[in-house]
Amino acid sequence: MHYSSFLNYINKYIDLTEKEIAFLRSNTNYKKYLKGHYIVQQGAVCKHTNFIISGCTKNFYVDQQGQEHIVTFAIENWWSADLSSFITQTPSDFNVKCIEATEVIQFTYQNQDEIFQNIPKMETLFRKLLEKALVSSQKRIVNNFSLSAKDQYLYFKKQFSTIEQRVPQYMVASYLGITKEFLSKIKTELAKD
Amino acid sequence: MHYSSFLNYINKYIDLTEKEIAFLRSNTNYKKYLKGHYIVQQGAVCKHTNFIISGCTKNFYVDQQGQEHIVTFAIENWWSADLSSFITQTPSDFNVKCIEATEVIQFTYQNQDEIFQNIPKMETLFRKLLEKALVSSQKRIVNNFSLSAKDQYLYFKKQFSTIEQRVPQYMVASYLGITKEFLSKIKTELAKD
DNA sequence: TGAATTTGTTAATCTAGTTTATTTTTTTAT
DNA sequence: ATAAAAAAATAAACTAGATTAACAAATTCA
Repeated sequence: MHYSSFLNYINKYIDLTEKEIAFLRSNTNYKKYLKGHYIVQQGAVCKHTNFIISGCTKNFYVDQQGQEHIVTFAIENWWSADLSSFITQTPSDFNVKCIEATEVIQFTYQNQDEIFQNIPKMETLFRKLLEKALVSSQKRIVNNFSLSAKDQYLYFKKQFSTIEQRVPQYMVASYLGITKEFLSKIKTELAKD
Repeated sequence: MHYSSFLNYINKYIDLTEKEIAFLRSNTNYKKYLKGHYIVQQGAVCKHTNFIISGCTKNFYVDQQGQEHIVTFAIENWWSADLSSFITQTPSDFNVKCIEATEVIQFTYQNQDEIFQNIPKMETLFRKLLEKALVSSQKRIVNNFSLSAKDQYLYFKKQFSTIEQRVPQYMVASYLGITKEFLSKIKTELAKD
Protein backbone atom coordinates (compact mmCIF):
# COMPACT_ATOMS: atom_id res chain seq x y z
CA MET A 1 0.00 0.00 0.00
CA HIS A 2 1.04 3.62 -0.52
CA TYR A 3 1.16 4.33 3.17
CA SER A 4 3.82 1.80 4.03
CA SER A 5 6.78 3.95 2.97
CA PHE A 6 5.27 6.86 4.87
CA LEU A 7 4.84 4.76 7.99
CA ASN A 8 8.31 3.30 7.62
CA TYR A 9 9.68 6.81 7.60
CA ILE A 10 7.75 7.88 10.67
CA ASN A 11 8.77 4.66 12.36
CA LYS A 12 12.44 5.52 12.09
CA TYR A 13 11.90 8.40 14.51
CA ILE A 14 8.97 7.51 16.76
CA ASP A 15 6.89 4.50 17.79
CA LEU A 16 3.21 4.66 17.01
CA THR A 17 0.42 2.45 18.38
CA GLU A 18 -2.10 0.82 16.03
CA LYS A 19 -4.63 3.42 17.10
CA GLU A 20 -2.29 6.26 16.31
CA ILE A 21 -1.49 4.82 12.91
CA ALA A 22 -5.21 4.59 12.17
CA PHE A 23 -5.67 8.17 13.27
CA LEU A 24 -2.81 9.33 11.06
CA ARG A 25 -4.22 7.44 8.12
CA SER A 26 -7.66 8.96 8.51
CA ASN A 27 -6.15 12.44 8.68
CA THR A 28 -4.00 12.25 5.55
CA ASN A 29 -4.61 11.33 1.96
CA TYR A 30 -2.73 9.92 -0.96
CA LYS A 31 -2.35 11.79 -4.24
CA LYS A 32 -0.51 11.26 -7.50
CA TYR A 33 0.70 14.11 -9.70
CA LEU A 34 1.90 13.82 -13.29
CA LYS A 35 5.26 15.14 -14.45
CA GLY A 36 5.06 18.88 -14.98
CA HIS A 37 2.02 19.35 -12.76
CA TYR A 38 1.92 21.94 -10.00
CA ILE A 39 1.33 21.01 -6.37
CA VAL A 40 1.35 24.69 -5.39
CA GLN A 41 1.09 27.72 -7.66
CA GLN A 42 2.37 31.23 -6.98
CA GLY A 43 -0.65 33.30 -5.90
CA ALA A 44 -2.62 30.35 -4.53
CA VAL A 45 -2.72 29.18 -0.91
CA CYS A 46 -0.59 26.13 -0.15
CA LYS A 47 -3.28 23.79 1.18
CA HIS A 48 -1.10 20.81 2.06
CA THR A 49 2.14 19.62 3.47
CA ASN A 50 3.35 16.78 1.27
CA PHE A 51 5.41 13.76 2.16
CA ILE A 52 6.96 12.39 -1.04
CA ILE A 53 6.56 8.64 -1.57
CA SER A 54 8.09 8.67 -5.04
CA GLY A 55 9.14 11.29 -7.57
CA CYS A 56 10.84 14.66 -7.41
CA THR A 57 9.66 18.25 -6.98
CA LYS A 58 11.18 21.71 -7.15
CA ASN A 59 10.13 24.67 -5.03
CA PHE A 60 10.82 27.83 -6.97
CA TYR A 61 10.16 31.53 -7.25
CA VAL A 62 9.68 33.53 -10.43
CA ASP A 63 11.09 37.04 -10.05
CA GLN A 64 9.98 40.28 -11.72
CA GLN A 65 12.22 39.64 -14.70
CA GLY A 66 10.55 36.28 -15.21
CA GLN A 67 13.63 34.43 -13.95
CA GLU A 68 13.11 31.19 -12.08
CA HIS A 69 14.99 30.64 -8.80
CA ILE A 70 14.90 27.17 -7.27
CA VAL A 71 14.79 27.25 -3.47
CA THR A 72 14.70 23.51 -2.78
CA PHE A 73 14.37 20.15 -4.46
CA ALA A 74 12.57 17.27 -2.77
CA ILE A 75 12.63 13.53 -3.45
CA GLU A 76 11.38 10.32 -1.79
CA ASN A 77 11.16 10.56 2.00
CA TRP A 78 11.38 14.34 2.00
CA TRP A 79 8.74 16.90 2.78
CA SER A 80 7.57 19.43 0.24
CA ALA A 81 5.37 22.50 0.61
CA ASP A 82 5.54 26.24 0.57
CA LEU A 83 5.95 26.57 4.31
CA SER A 84 5.29 30.33 4.36
CA SER A 85 1.94 30.00 2.64
CA PHE A 86 1.02 26.84 4.54
CA ILE A 87 1.57 28.19 8.04
CA THR A 88 -0.19 31.49 7.34
CA GLN A 89 -2.74 30.06 4.88
CA THR A 90 -2.21 33.10 2.66
CA PRO A 91 -1.29 33.20 -1.05
CA SER A 92 2.09 31.79 -1.93
CA ASP A 93 5.07 33.53 -3.53
CA PHE A 94 6.41 30.16 -4.61
CA ASN A 95 5.57 27.26 -6.89
CA VAL A 96 5.97 23.58 -6.19
CA LYS A 97 6.16 21.66 -9.46
CA CYS A 98 6.75 17.98 -10.20
CA ILE A 99 9.96 17.30 -12.12
CA GLU A 100 8.89 13.64 -12.26
CA ALA A 101 5.54 11.94 -11.73
CA THR A 102 5.18 12.23 -7.98
CA GLU A 103 3.18 10.37 -5.34
CA VAL A 104 2.56 12.11 -2.03
CA ILE A 105 0.86 11.70 1.30
CA GLN A 106 -0.67 15.05 2.09
CA PHE A 107 -2.35 16.71 5.00
CA THR A 108 -4.10 20.02 5.40
CA TYR A 109 -3.39 22.62 8.05
CA GLN A 110 -6.37 21.33 10.02
CA ASN A 111 -5.20 17.72 9.66
CA GLN A 112 -1.80 18.73 10.96
CA ASP A 113 -3.32 20.52 13.91
CA GLU A 114 -5.39 17.52 14.88
CA ILE A 115 -2.48 15.16 14.44
CA PHE A 116 -0.33 17.28 16.75
CA GLN A 117 -3.06 17.50 19.34
CA ASN A 118 -3.74 13.78 19.33
CA ILE A 119 -0.21 12.51 18.82
CA PRO A 120 2.22 14.89 20.57
CA LYS A 121 5.13 12.70 19.44
CA MET A 122 4.32 13.86 15.93
CA GLU A 123 4.75 17.48 16.92
CA THR A 124 8.09 16.63 18.50
CA LEU A 125 9.12 14.94 15.27
CA PHE A 126 8.12 17.98 13.26
CA ARG A 127 9.91 20.32 15.63
CA LYS A 128 13.08 18.32 15.11
CA LEU A 129 12.63 18.23 11.35
CA LEU A 130 12.23 22.01 11.35
CA GLU A 131 15.37 22.41 13.42
CA LYS A 132 17.33 20.39 10.87
CA ALA A 133 15.82 22.25 7.94
CA LEU A 134 16.72 25.59 9.52
CA VAL A 135 20.28 24.47 10.12
CA SER A 136 20.74 23.46 6.50
CA SER A 137 19.09 26.64 5.28
CA GLN A 138 21.54 28.69 7.34
CA LYS A 139 24.40 26.55 6.10
CA ARG A 140 23.34 27.38 2.57
CA ILE A 141 23.42 31.11 3.31
CA VAL A 142 26.94 30.78 4.68
CA ASN A 143 28.07 28.76 1.67
CA ASN A 144 26.61 31.41 -0.60
CA PHE A 145 28.81 33.94 1.11
CA SER A 146 32.02 32.10 1.60
CA LEU A 147 32.32 29.67 -1.31
CA SER A 148 33.01 30.32 -4.98
CA ALA A 149 30.43 29.06 -7.46
CA LYS A 150 32.67 26.11 -8.21
CA ASP A 151 32.93 25.10 -4.56
CA GLN A 152 29.20 25.55 -4.08
CA TYR A 153 28.63 23.19 -6.97
CA LEU A 154 31.00 20.62 -5.49
CA TYR A 155 29.20 20.90 -2.14
CA PHE A 156 25.84 20.37 -3.85
CA LYS A 157 27.20 17.38 -5.77
CA LYS A 158 28.51 15.80 -2.59
CA GLN A 159 25.34 16.41 -0.64
CA PHE A 160 22.75 15.70 -3.30
CA SER A 161 24.36 13.41 -5.87
CA THR A 162 21.05 11.55 -6.34
CA ILE A 163 19.28 14.78 -7.18
CA GLU A 164 21.98 15.90 -9.57
CA GLN A 165 21.46 12.72 -11.55
CA ARG A 166 17.71 13.27 -11.81
CA VAL A 167 17.29 16.93 -12.72
CA PRO A 168 18.51 18.87 -15.76
CA GLN A 169 21.68 20.84 -15.32
CA TYR A 170 20.02 24.22 -15.79
CA MET A 171 17.95 23.53 -12.67
CA VAL A 172 21.07 22.81 -10.66
CA ALA A 173 22.41 26.17 -11.88
CA SER A 174 19.18 27.85 -10.79
CA TYR A 175 19.45 26.21 -7.36
CA LEU A 176 23.04 27.41 -7.04
CA GLY A 177 22.08 30.93 -8.10
CA ILE A 178 24.31 30.99 -11.17
CA THR A 179 23.61 30.90 -14.92
CA LYS A 180 23.48 27.61 -16.81
CA GLU A 181 26.30 28.89 -19.02
CA PHE A 182 28.57 29.42 -16.07
CA LEU A 183 27.79 26.02 -14.56
CA SER A 184 28.65 24.48 -17.92
CA LYS A 185 31.97 26.31 -17.84
CA ILE A 186 32.67 25.09 -14.30
CA LYS A 187 31.94 21.49 -15.30
CA THR A 188 34.26 21.52 -18.29
CA GLU A 189 36.98 23.02 -16.10
CA LEU A 190 36.47 20.30 -13.49
CA ALA A 191 36.55 17.62 -16.19
CA LYS A 192 40.06 18.67 -17.18
CA ASP A 193 41.51 17.30 -13.93
CA MET B 1 12.69 41.27 37.80
CA HIS B 2 14.65 40.00 34.79
CA TYR B 3 12.09 37.33 34.03
CA SER B 4 9.19 39.67 33.45
CA SER B 5 10.12 40.56 29.88
CA PHE B 6 10.67 36.89 29.15
CA LEU B 7 7.29 35.96 30.61
CA ASN B 8 5.61 38.84 28.79
CA TYR B 9 7.00 37.49 25.56
CA ILE B 10 5.82 33.94 26.23
CA ASN B 11 2.46 35.31 27.30
CA LYS B 12 1.86 36.86 23.90
CA TYR B 13 1.66 33.38 22.41
CA ILE B 14 0.45 31.00 25.11
CA ASP B 15 -1.19 31.09 28.54
CA LEU B 16 0.77 29.57 31.39
CA THR B 17 -0.48 28.60 34.84
CA GLU B 18 1.36 29.73 37.98
CA LYS B 19 2.75 26.24 38.29
CA GLU B 20 4.03 26.23 34.74
CA ILE B 21 5.67 29.62 35.24
CA ALA B 22 7.41 28.31 38.34
CA PHE B 23 8.57 25.26 36.42
CA LEU B 24 9.90 27.42 33.59
CA ARG B 25 11.70 29.62 36.07
CA SER B 26 13.37 26.73 37.80
CA ASN B 27 14.54 25.34 34.45
CA THR B 28 16.12 28.51 33.07
CA ASN B 29 18.66 30.97 34.33
CA TYR B 30 19.56 34.57 33.91
CA LYS B 31 22.96 35.71 32.69
CA LYS B 32 24.60 38.97 31.77
CA TYR B 33 27.39 39.29 29.20
CA LEU B 34 29.63 42.29 28.68
CA LYS B 35 30.09 43.96 25.32
CA GLY B 36 32.50 41.97 23.19
CA HIS B 37 32.07 38.75 25.15
CA TYR B 38 31.29 35.47 23.47
CA ILE B 39 28.16 33.47 24.26
CA VAL B 40 29.31 30.69 21.92
CA GLN B 41 32.74 30.17 20.41
CA GLN B 42 33.60 28.35 17.19
CA GLY B 43 34.87 24.89 18.22
CA ALA B 44 32.95 24.77 21.50
CA VAL B 45 29.56 23.15 22.07
CA CYS B 46 26.64 25.58 22.23
CA LYS B 47 25.30 24.78 25.69
CA HIS B 48 22.31 27.12 25.77
CA THR B 49 19.47 28.60 23.85
CA ASN B 50 19.29 32.27 24.80
CA PHE B 51 16.34 34.58 24.97
CA ILE B 52 17.57 38.15 24.80
CA ILE B 53 16.18 40.49 27.44
CA SER B 54 18.37 43.42 26.44
CA GLY B 55 21.36 43.97 24.19
CA CYS B 56 22.40 42.79 20.77
CA THR B 57 24.34 39.78 19.45
CA LYS B 58 25.74 38.62 16.16
CA ASN B 59 25.98 35.02 15.02
CA PHE B 60 28.91 34.68 12.65
CA TYR B 61 31.28 32.33 10.91
CA VAL B 62 34.97 32.87 10.24
CA ASP B 63 36.00 31.27 6.95
CA GLN B 64 39.37 29.81 5.93
CA GLN B 65 40.61 33.20 4.75
CA GLY B 66 39.83 34.66 8.17
CA GLN B 67 36.83 36.55 6.82
CA GLU B 68 33.86 37.04 9.11
CA HIS B 69 30.36 36.33 7.75
CA ILE B 70 27.40 37.39 9.87
CA VAL B 71 24.52 34.93 9.66
CA THR B 72 22.07 36.67 11.99
CA PHE B 73 21.75 39.51 14.43
CA ALA B 74 19.55 39.26 17.51
CA ILE B 75 18.11 41.91 19.81
CA GLU B 76 15.57 42.14 22.66
CA ASN B 77 12.82 39.52 22.44
CA TRP B 78 14.70 37.39 19.94
CA TRP B 79 16.33 34.03 20.38
CA SER B 80 20.03 33.51 19.91
CA ALA B 81 22.09 30.33 19.73
CA ASP B 82 23.99 28.23 17.30
CA LEU B 83 21.11 25.92 16.54
CA SER B 84 23.25 23.35 14.73
CA SER B 85 25.57 22.87 17.68
CA PHE B 86 22.78 23.08 20.23
CA ILE B 87 20.56 20.38 18.73
CA THR B 88 23.43 17.98 18.12
CA GLN B 89 25.49 19.02 21.18
CA THR B 90 28.61 18.89 19.02
CA PRO B 91 31.24 21.60 18.47
CA SER B 92 30.03 24.72 16.75
CA ASP B 93 31.16 26.22 13.43
CA PHE B 94 29.79 29.57 14.53
CA ASN B 95 30.36 32.28 17.12
CA VAL B 96 27.77 34.24 19.02
CA LYS B 97 29.26 37.49 20.26
CA CYS B 98 27.72 40.43 22.12
CA ILE B 99 27.78 43.68 20.16
CA GLU B 100 26.35 45.39 23.26
CA ALA B 101 26.18 44.33 26.89
CA THR B 102 23.53 41.64 26.75
CA GLU B 103 21.18 40.09 29.29
CA VAL B 104 19.72 36.69 28.50
CA ILE B 105 17.49 33.97 29.86
CA GLN B 106 19.12 30.71 28.97
CA PHE B 107 18.31 27.05 29.07
CA THR B 108 20.32 23.95 28.39
CA TYR B 109 19.35 21.14 26.07
CA GLN B 110 18.20 19.16 29.09
CA ASN B 111 16.20 22.11 30.40
CA GLN B 112 14.51 22.43 27.04
CA ASP B 113 13.66 18.76 26.94
CA GLU B 114 12.10 18.87 30.36
CA ILE B 115 10.18 22.02 29.56
CA PHE B 116 8.75 20.46 26.41
CA GLN B 117 7.79 17.30 28.27
CA ASN B 118 6.11 19.15 31.09
CA ILE B 119 4.61 22.05 29.14
CA PRO B 120 3.63 20.81 25.66
CA LYS B 121 2.39 24.29 24.79
CA MET B 122 6.01 25.37 24.92
CA GLU B 123 6.97 22.84 22.30
CA THR B 124 4.14 24.08 20.11
CA LEU B 125 5.43 27.63 20.54
CA PHE B 126 8.93 26.56 19.59
CA ARG B 127 7.66 24.61 16.60
CA LYS B 128 5.93 27.77 15.37
CA LEU B 129 8.99 29.93 16.01
CA LEU B 130 11.09 27.48 14.01
CA GLU B 131 8.59 27.60 11.16
CA LYS B 132 8.87 31.38 11.03
CA ALA B 133 12.64 31.31 11.25
CA LEU B 134 12.83 28.82 8.40
CA VAL B 135 10.53 30.96 6.26
CA SER B 136 12.68 34.03 6.75
CA SER B 137 15.85 32.06 6.16
CA GLN B 138 14.46 30.83 2.84
CA LYS B 139 13.34 34.35 1.99
CA ARG B 140 16.88 35.49 2.53
CA ILE B 141 18.22 32.86 0.12
CA VAL B 142 15.77 34.03 -2.51
CA ASN B 143 16.69 37.67 -1.98
CA ASN B 144 20.34 36.77 -2.31
CA PHE B 145 19.57 35.33 -5.71
CA SER B 146 17.12 37.78 -7.13
CA LEU B 147 18.04 41.17 -5.70
CA SER B 148 21.03 43.41 -6.41
CA ALA B 149 23.21 44.36 -3.45
CA LYS B 150 21.47 47.74 -3.37
CA ASP B 151 18.00 46.21 -3.17
CA GLN B 152 19.14 43.74 -0.54
CA TYR B 153 20.39 46.63 1.54
CA LEU B 154 17.07 48.46 1.15
CA TYR B 155 15.22 45.31 2.19
CA PHE B 156 17.44 44.96 5.27
CA LYS B 157 16.91 48.61 6.15
CA LYS B 158 13.15 48.27 5.89
CA GLN B 159 13.04 45.05 7.88
CA PHE B 160 15.65 45.78 10.53
CA SER B 161 15.92 49.57 10.85
CA THR B 162 16.46 49.23 14.61
CA ILE B 163 19.41 46.93 14.07
CA GLU B 164 20.95 49.15 11.40
CA GLN B 165 21.03 51.98 13.90
CA ARG B 166 22.79 49.89 16.51
CA VAL B 167 25.53 48.07 14.66
CA PRO B 168 28.53 49.43 12.71
CA GLN B 169 28.11 49.62 8.97
CA TYR B 170 30.78 47.05 8.21
CA MET B 171 28.71 44.46 10.08
CA VAL B 172 25.69 45.26 7.94
CA ALA B 173 27.92 44.72 4.89
CA SER B 174 29.04 41.39 6.32
CA TYR B 175 25.41 40.36 6.91
CA LEU B 176 24.55 41.30 3.32
CA GLY B 177 27.54 39.39 2.00
CA ILE B 178 29.21 42.40 0.39
CA THR B 179 32.35 44.39 1.23
CA LYS B 180 32.17 47.46 3.47
CA GLU B 181 33.58 49.54 0.61
CA PHE B 182 30.76 48.55 -1.69
CA LEU B 183 28.10 49.25 0.93
CA SER B 184 29.63 52.67 1.42
CA LYS B 185 29.35 53.25 -2.34
CA ILE B 186 25.71 52.12 -2.34
CA LYS B 187 24.90 54.51 0.49
CA THR B 188 26.45 57.56 -1.18
CA GLU B 189 24.55 56.71 -4.37
CA LEU B 190 21.30 56.43 -2.44
CA ALA B 191 22.01 59.73 -0.69
CA LYS B 192 22.09 61.54 -4.06
CA ASP B 193 18.32 61.10 -4.54
C1' DT C 1 42.50 67.18 25.68
C1' DG C 2 44.62 64.70 22.51
C1' DA C 3 46.71 60.13 21.03
C1' DA C 4 45.17 55.66 19.73
C1' DT C 5 41.90 52.80 17.83
C1' DT C 6 37.88 51.87 15.33
C1' DT C 7 34.88 53.03 11.63
C1' DG C 8 33.83 55.00 7.14
C1' DT C 9 35.02 57.12 2.34
C1' DT C 10 37.00 57.49 -2.22
C1' DA C 11 39.04 55.96 -6.31
C1' DA C 12 41.72 52.95 -9.48
C1' DT C 13 42.25 48.39 -10.98
C1' DC C 14 40.74 43.74 -11.36
C1' DT C 15 37.80 39.39 -11.69
C1' DA C 16 34.03 36.14 -11.05
C1' DG C 17 30.13 35.57 -13.05
C1' DT C 18 26.43 37.58 -16.64
C1' DT C 19 24.61 38.45 -21.19
C1' DT C 20 23.90 37.54 -25.77
C1' DA C 21 24.27 34.79 -29.64
C1' DT C 22 25.41 30.60 -32.17
C1' DT C 23 26.18 25.70 -32.42
C1' DT C 24 25.99 20.91 -30.82
C1' DT C 25 24.04 17.16 -28.28
C1' DT C 26 20.39 14.67 -26.13
C1' DT C 27 15.65 13.50 -25.42
C1' DT C 28 10.90 12.91 -26.81
C1' DA C 29 7.27 11.66 -29.62
C1' DT C 30 5.60 9.94 -33.90
C1' DA D 1 14.24 5.91 -37.56
C1' DT D 2 13.62 10.68 -37.81
C1' DA D 3 11.83 15.39 -37.05
C1' DA D 4 11.02 18.50 -33.42
C1' DA D 5 11.94 20.12 -29.01
C1' DA D 6 14.70 20.48 -24.98
C1' DA D 7 19.12 20.68 -22.90
C1' DA D 8 24.02 21.60 -22.99
C1' DA D 9 28.34 23.70 -24.78
C1' DT D 10 31.24 27.45 -26.51
C1' DA D 11 32.89 31.97 -26.90
C1' DA D 12 33.09 37.16 -27.01
C1' DA D 13 31.76 41.35 -24.83
C1' DC D 14 30.24 43.23 -20.59
C1' DT D 15 29.22 44.55 -15.48
C1' DA D 16 28.39 44.12 -10.51
C1' DG D 17 30.97 43.81 -6.96
C1' DA D 18 35.96 42.69 -4.97
C1' DT D 19 40.57 44.21 -3.91
C1' DT D 20 44.01 47.34 -2.69
C1' DA D 21 45.57 51.37 -0.86
C1' DA D 22 45.45 55.93 1.01
C1' DC D 23 42.93 59.07 3.63
C1' DA D 24 39.18 61.18 6.73
C1' DA D 25 35.92 60.93 10.65
C1' DA D 26 34.37 59.43 14.74
C1' DT D 27 34.94 57.01 19.27
C1' DT D 28 37.32 55.65 23.16
C1' DC D 29 40.00 56.17 26.89
C1' DA D 30 44.16 57.69 29.67
